[in-house]
Amino acid sequence: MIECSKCQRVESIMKAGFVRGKQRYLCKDCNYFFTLPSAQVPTKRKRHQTTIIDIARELGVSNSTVSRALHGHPDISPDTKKAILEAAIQLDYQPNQLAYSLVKSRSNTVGIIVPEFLTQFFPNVIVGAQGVLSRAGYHLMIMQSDESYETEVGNTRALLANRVDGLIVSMSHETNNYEHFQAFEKRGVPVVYFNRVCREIGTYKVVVNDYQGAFRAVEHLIANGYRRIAHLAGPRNLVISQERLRGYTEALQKYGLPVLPELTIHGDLTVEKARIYGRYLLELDHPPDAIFAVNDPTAIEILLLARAKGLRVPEQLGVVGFSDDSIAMHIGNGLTTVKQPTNLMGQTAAELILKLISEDEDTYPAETQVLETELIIRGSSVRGGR
Amino acid sequence: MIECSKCQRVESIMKAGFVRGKQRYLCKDCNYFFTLPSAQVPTKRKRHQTTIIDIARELGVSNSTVSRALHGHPDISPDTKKAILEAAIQLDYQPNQLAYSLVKSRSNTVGIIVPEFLTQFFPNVIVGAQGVLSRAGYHLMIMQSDESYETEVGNTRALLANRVDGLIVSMSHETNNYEHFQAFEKRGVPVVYFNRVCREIGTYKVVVNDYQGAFRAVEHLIANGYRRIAHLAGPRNLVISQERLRGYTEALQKYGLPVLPELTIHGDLTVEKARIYGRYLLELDHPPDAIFAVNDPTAIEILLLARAKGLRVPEQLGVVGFSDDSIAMHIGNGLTTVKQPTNLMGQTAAELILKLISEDEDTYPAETQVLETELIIRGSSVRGGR
DNA sequence: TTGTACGCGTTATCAA
DNA sequence: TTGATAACGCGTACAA
Repeated sequence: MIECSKCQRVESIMKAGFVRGKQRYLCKDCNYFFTLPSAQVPTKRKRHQTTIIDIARELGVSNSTVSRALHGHPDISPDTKKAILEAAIQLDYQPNQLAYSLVKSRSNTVGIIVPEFLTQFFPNVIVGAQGVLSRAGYHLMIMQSDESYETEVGNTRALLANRVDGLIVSMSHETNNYEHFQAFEKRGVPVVYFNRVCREIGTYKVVVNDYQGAFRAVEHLIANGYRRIAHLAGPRNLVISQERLRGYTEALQKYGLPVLPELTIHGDLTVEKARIYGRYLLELDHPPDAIFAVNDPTAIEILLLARAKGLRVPEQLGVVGFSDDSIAMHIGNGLTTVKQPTNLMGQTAAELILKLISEDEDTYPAETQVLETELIIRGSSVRGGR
Repeated sequence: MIECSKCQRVESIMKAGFVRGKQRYLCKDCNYFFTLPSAQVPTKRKRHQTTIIDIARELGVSNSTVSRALHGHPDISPDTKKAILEAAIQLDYQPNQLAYSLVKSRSNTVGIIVPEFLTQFFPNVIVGAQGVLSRAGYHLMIMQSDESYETEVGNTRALLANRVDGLIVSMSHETNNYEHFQAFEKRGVPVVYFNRVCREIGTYKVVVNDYQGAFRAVEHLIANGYRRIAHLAGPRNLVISQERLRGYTEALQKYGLPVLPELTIHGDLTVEKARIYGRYLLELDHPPDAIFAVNDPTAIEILLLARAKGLRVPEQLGVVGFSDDSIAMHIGNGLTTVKQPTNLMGQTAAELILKLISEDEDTYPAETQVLETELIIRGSSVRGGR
């Protein structure tokens, strides 16, 4: 059937893999590999995307020349370059980033893992990071852990397998083990932690000044005459919870108010828990006259509970949240809250990771960038003077 | 300096590239390639991730055997398999997805392009899609076009370069040219359009019944006694705008109300435009008594404008939005709105793309999945009877 | 200025 | 059951 293109024999022909979608043959006699011209090859194995080799063949030059032309290397004659670029367009060439990454061992991609997508906070951070990265020619591979440690580990594995050049991460609230992050650093892939950071690991972090934000929020409540201020806190293992709790505590202390253990309850940042613990607080024999909540969804849940119980805000109950979600402005007479610079946080993390990627050595000094918060005062906490 | 490992000569040695980060040499005499044992190689060119070849060498087997062991191929002895798996763990082996994708010409990744990230809508869709895809072993590469045609084209190019196996997309409102999407179909990469689809292109779409949602919303306003109902519409080129407008128009017609051109204004879905056009409507000599807005942010802007002008909602002005953003429940006495099954939309799109990927041929029938909406009635549109 | 010949890490085919 | 070796698409050191 098939005859050798060199010696014309038929009996010594055997199949020998595929070349660019076409069957390749080997003549055992003359030890000659060959493929048949396309007219003779009806069996199109799989669709083939045009590669630099296709361009090279089209123009009768070598693939290195094509590669040089496409990348604007200096040593190339203007004519061949022009011809190659035209052929590339004409053949609808699209570079294969996978092959590129493989040979350069660099993917031009950074990964980001966030715990959730449903509040405004993380999407805003992502938008900030995205802008900086894409301007620098990097892509962002976004993963969400869904507040699950398991999923987070899976995410890190996927990013590692895809050879991201860097990782930006805010941990799930379940996370107590950090091996999956250390795997990156072990491989020389820089990691920037933001927002949900922990003390045990990480040389590069971007956070807001949670302590000060919380301190000012509680100070503000005190200034507005609230004296029995409760705190709906976050999970104990998160630094943001700890710092906000510290701000709450020290503000009370500064103004000589007692720090009552029964007025601090640790939730898990979900609305469901907020409802349960909020109700508990409001139904105490001696209920608080204000609540400082660890985040806005929690604070909003408190507002709804208060409304359901007929409690007047801010007269009978003051409420302050944390984050300035877009709802905060609109709910009731407005929710007082500690605004975080979300977009800036993403930008900062992205800039930091870019620096770490470009530094060949790990000589970049450890760094924790602390961004400032802003207290946004609205209707939920302002009643007359003291 | 360097002597041939075979003939011990020195003069005929030349460098011949690198093997796994180590200098490789060629002895011109005996035509023998070799590398030096690691002790003799101080120059660690670049950090090296452990590969199947490392495992193979460690155990003295071939890389094919290692590959088979790692992928649970049948033809392998339990002993070697066990040894390989242990070595893999011990050497901290992480598979290289890039190399895998290159050889399989399949990335196990689908791309998704959304116009923005700042309303809840798209993040919700993404969460839905993410769940389905990750359960099927696929990753999601998320890009946002920022409502810019330019950026959208860039996004498609990036996804194409990364050889995604499929694309899920909701178009920017600037998009009027569809070549960048056709590029996918030309390469046999399936595309599923959702939400912001267009009539000119696309065989697979997932949308909600915008027409019916709008129709019911306006019908509801009419039932509540509103007679001069305006519509703050979306960009003319988007099908969602057209369909919602059609629902608005036909509902008015059904109940014998005049369709007044001056009461329909096309915006661009931004809050800024909503404010301008909303103000215009409310300051007409003969202003509307109700406004049906193309989305929730727009509707909320109307509510705020009304509040600023001292207009009572719903008595003097009825308002209905579209989407049921999480704010809608909380603002004022609640915003009546047409709820879209966002999560389901993501799931549906993901399931569809998975089907299209697995079907070898393009034999899958064209399909537009229409999901149903639900009218959520709240305080902004209910005043006594008719 | 251009071409040759690898290597990047993996899978698949075929021979042993 | 295992081992060689081509192939995926591209960049590049070195030779020509």
